[in-house]
Amino acid sequence: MPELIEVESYRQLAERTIGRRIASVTATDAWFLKRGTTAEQLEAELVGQAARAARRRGKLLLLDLDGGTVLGLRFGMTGRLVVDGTWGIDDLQYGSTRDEPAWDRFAVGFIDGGRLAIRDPRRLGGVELDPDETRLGVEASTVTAVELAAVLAGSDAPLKARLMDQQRLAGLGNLLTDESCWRAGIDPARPAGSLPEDEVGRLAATIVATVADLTVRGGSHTGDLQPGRGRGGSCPRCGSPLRRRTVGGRTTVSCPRDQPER
DNA sequence: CCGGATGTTCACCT
DNA sequence: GAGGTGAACATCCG
Repeated sequence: MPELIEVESYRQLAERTIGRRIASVTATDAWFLKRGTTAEQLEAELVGQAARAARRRGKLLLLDLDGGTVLGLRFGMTGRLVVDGTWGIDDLQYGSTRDEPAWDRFAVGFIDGGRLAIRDPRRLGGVELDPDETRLGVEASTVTAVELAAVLAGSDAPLKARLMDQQRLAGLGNLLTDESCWRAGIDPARPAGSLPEDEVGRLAATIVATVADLTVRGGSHTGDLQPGRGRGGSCPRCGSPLRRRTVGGRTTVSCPRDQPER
């Protein structure tokens, strides 16, 4: 998916739907409806309404409807937002090269004839009414040193696990986390709570800068580390062979020389 | 054929 | 309670 960068692009795309009245809801895939949300509820809460705002929190896209209901959209790894036939960032590395309308797992039609849909081959995303936004932590794209210190404090978990814990820090996924740790020169496997203040500050600034940079470049997959993610890659900075291992349950790429274990 | 891939949730261990 | 692991979802790619 979509990490924060891609969802922000989806949010901007979703702004095109603001003020347009919803005429119909297609929610035939029960698997895609999360946390007790039903097709009947979606029908009842959405039809006749129009979005007043399109917001984003971490990787969650939120449409505030004028009746007060909030529609939450998630994209998993492979979901894409389609509005009136147009994509947001259109370059998902694992998105299929094919494009099957059958992969539309959820859609709303507007009275003007337009349409908003989530097209998701693997069905990893989902839809939820009035999602609990308190389940998401501080926004990664603007995280401060003080905020990050609170996220990491007192934890023995690997740094990477904490950075990807959406309840504490919202928005980073596997690629952005590896890229940020690499740019900051910090080993993602170090215990989160063990980082001294100067490294926490450097990491916070690096995360913000990395998100901004990769946004300009065009997505989470445009990092400097990306070409080396496969086996046999080398560090773009020092040329050392990159290390590939599992940290925090995800495949993790780092430079043993530039990101020392301690 | 097999493994792994920008994610989340849940059950089940330690 | 805190972490860790594996499953589930379904498709593509090497």
